[in-house]
Amino acid sequence: MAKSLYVGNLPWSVTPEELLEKFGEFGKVSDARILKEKETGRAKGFGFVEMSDDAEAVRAIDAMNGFNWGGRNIVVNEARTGKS
DNA sequence: GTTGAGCGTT
Repeated sequence: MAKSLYVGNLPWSVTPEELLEKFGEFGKVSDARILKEKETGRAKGFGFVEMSDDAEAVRAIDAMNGFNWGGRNIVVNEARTGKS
């Protein structure tokens, strides 16, 4: 099954492709996106990663939550949209 | 040339 991951406290310079690549090391990533300001186009500093496998998703969360990325301690969690 | 808690767009 797939699970949505919330990723926050990201540096401004991080890109969706970096998220995909980073989480891709821990499992299969179906999609990765960074939320950005619609008005300015700047990164909001947080995003979402959709992983094809729940176990790998949890594995990535455990591995990446609190991980120091670009000098910032990022936050990784299961997204709220995952509520049944 | 900036900012910093949070849960999204097709």
